Amino acid sequence: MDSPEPSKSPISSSAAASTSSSSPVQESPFSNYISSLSPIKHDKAPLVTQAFVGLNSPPLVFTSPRINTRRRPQSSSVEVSENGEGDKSKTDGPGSLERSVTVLQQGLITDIKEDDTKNSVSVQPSSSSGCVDEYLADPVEADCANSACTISLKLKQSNNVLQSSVNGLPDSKNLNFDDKNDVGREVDSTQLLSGLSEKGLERKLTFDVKPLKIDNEEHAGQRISDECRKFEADMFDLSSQEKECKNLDSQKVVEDHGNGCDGFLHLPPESLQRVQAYEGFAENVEGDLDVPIHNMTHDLEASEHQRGMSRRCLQFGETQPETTANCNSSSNLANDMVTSTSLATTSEIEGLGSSHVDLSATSRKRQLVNLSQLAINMIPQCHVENSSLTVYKPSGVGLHLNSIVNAIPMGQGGTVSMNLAVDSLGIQEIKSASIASCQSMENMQSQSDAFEKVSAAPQDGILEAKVSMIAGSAACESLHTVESIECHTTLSTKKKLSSEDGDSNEVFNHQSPKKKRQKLSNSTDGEGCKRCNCKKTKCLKLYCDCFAAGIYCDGPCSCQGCFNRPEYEDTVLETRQQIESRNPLAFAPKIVQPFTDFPVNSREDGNWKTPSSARHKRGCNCKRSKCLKKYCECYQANVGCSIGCRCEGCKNVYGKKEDYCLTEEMVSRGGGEISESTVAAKKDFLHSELCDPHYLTPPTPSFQCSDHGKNAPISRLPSSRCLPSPESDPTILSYAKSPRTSDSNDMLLETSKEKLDVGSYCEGINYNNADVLADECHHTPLLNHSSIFTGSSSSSKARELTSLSQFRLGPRSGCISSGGSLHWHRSSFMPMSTLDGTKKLQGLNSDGGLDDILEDDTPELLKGTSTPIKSVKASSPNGKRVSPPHNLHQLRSSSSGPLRSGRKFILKAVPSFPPLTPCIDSKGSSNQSRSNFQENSSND
DNA sequence: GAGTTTGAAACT
DNA sequence: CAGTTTCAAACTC
Repeated sequence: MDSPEPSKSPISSSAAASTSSSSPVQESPFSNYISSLSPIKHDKAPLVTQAFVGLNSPPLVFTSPRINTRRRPQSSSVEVSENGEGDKSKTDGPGSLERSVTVLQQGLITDIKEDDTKNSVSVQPSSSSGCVDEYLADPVEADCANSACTISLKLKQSNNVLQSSVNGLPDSKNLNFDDKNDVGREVDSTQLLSGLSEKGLERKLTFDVKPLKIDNEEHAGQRISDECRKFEADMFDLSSQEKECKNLDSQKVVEDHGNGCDGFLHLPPESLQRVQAYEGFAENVEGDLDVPIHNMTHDLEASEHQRGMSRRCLQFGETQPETTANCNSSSNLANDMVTSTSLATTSEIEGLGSSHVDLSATSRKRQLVNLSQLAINMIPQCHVENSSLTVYKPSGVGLHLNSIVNAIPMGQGGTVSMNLAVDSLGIQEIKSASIASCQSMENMQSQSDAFEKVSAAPQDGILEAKVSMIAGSAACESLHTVESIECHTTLSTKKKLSSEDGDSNEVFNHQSPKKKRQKLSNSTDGEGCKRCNCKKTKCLKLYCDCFAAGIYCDGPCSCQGCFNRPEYEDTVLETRQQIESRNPLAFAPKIVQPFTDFPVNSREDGNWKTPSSARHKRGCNCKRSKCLKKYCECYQANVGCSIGCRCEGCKNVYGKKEDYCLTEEMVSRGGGEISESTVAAKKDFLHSELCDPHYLTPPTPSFQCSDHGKNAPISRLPSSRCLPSPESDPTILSYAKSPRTSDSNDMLLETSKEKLDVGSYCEGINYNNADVLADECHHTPLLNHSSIFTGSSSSSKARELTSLSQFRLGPRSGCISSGGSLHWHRSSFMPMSTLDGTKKLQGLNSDGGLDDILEDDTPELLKGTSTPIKSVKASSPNGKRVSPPHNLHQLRSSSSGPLRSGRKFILKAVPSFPPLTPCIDSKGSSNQSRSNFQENSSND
């Protein structure tokens, strides 16, 4: 593991095993392209892009990426070899390109035929495994290219506009569209379908060649742009088109390099659906949420099962998709190449600036698209004929949400996810997906899996709404999230930037660590990308942030002897598997869901960000930094310390452990086990405030939103979090305690992530409330989920799980439990996006606040939870201060199953709890207590 | 830029 | 499981 063999990947030689190696490759004009090809670089730079597809899902993450055996063994190996040289060949001249093209075409044609036939039939040819793998493989980077391909295919299948192309309008829209989407492959497929092989071939050639040409020339870009434009005019909005175009271009490039044929061929059947969805999504993003969304949702739902399968494969997914397309042998490299190439091509093209229409401009759109895709992927596939088998590629953002999340402003991502989740379970999944996009794809995958069971077929309307929500949110808010996504897809953008100078990777690598750090910090802050500086671990251990985040090292990294590169995918996967075998949660997001974007809650200074409900999975162990420096993982993640933390003298600005514990204690006590006067008082207080009959309902986002600024200090209050505080939730604890398999853990993590996402989302706003809500929410629905988690776990793991489960439970429970959950998401989401949270907060703060929240989207459950949350928050702050943290733990342990309900009830009951804690004291009323709470926290 | 500090990860 | 070592990031000078 530690010393992966550079020789593994054929590419490796070219790619240069170590970081240094990258430079040589880059030198050639293709070097950039190649470098771009490597998903890793891109990913990192862009944030998400590099993320290992599977990484996010802790459990699945390393699942060995499966190559799609089902199709084309041929291309991959050839492609790979070609790829290495392909770039050069491309640069060298059209001749080489033509060769590659022809080869690709051949492969494509054959493949396409099959695919096409399948597609035409509308039956998804892609078998579960193969298809899934493919989709999975695509995850992030692949998403762009693959998405395009898939999209085109889907379009064909869908009979929609695309059909026209099939019918005999190869060139016009269809062809153009295909070209754009899939670049060469799709076109081929379409041609095959339509019987226009020649034209298609030509186009393919043109497209395929383009990438190459693009490198050398701008003409290709122009062509593409032209086609894209046409396509846009015909089919979709510019944004969607542009995205597609980019994707197509990238794909083309990829194909050229690595015989993208396989990838294309594989993708088609399902891809078409996706394409539709994608398109629809894109449209939605722009403002229209239409039919396509429904399809997508259905497809997504249908694919969920597959997804579960695929996720694992995906984990490193980025490569997988391509690999699936490609043959197994060199598939990995080829995949990487393809993905990277696609990205690179896009970037390059953009850098050329000429051709691609608005690639840069489209980046956002793309991001949105990616998000949408992710969401789609996330969406359970309920229906669908087409999608029956279709596996949605996991958006593949391999990056762990943690890294991404951190980087991405929580609010944005969170909002998006929230929106998705709002509608229904299916929606929830979507949310999770969206969230995942923000956080990590893995989470989303896990969520989707978890939700598969639930997989209530999302209503079309709901789905649409979700989609629209997502799109809108993404567009409006989640630029950052989009950016993160872009990182995957639009490495090109970064590359563009970098390309200008040369290879960004090299540049970054050469940069001094400090500079890099600064950049990284900047990037992380803004984008979430991380760069490492590993010297001894070869970036194959968790010491490496990149590796830990599930992303490949890229340009910004200054690591030495890095094996965390696409070229060494196998090694990376193996290493990951090993690590996961030891700790299934090793790659799980460390942070459940931090919301950083919330309006800065400045306590006093205003510097404080609102403490997100998110918490560190394992907690920190700080002893000297007092959790006030980045040494502290909690602090670094902008999340408050929690019970899981073993820190000493915690002064975490985002939330002190003590506060958290107190809040949890409050909750747990409320649960009934711990019947302390304080708890009772709190419960009463909560009760009075919330008045909610529905504790179950997750905390309404509104609360969170509203409270953010103020709550930030409160953030600690775990209760308020979406996540049910582990302590508070006996169920959670039980789960954690209960033995669980690694898989279960993963599942939990994923689910928790989802929940967390949701919760965090809420939390971001009002973590405090969120916690409470989560607890409540979890009580009902969560329990079921928890059962899933059942498994043995070490204490530490259990802790993590519990924490995770808590987070998840909160949101999820809401979702699962009923529409309410969805509503909850929705509400939460809405506030986030709209910033209505402040209003809600106000309302919450005020007695009427609860009502407002309830009025929001939150359905019954939500309302109930929301209110409790409020109360909780108010109480929690007080409670925190009042009760020592250690008590909380005890309470947790003490509290048992009944706690859930108990908590909720307790919370309700606790109206104004007597001033157990000084915080509470300041203001007797719940509202006051809230405000006080915040203030108190600030005081802390 | 070099060196120190810090805490997580890995190892025993 | 606990203690120690290793590691890389964060921080300081």
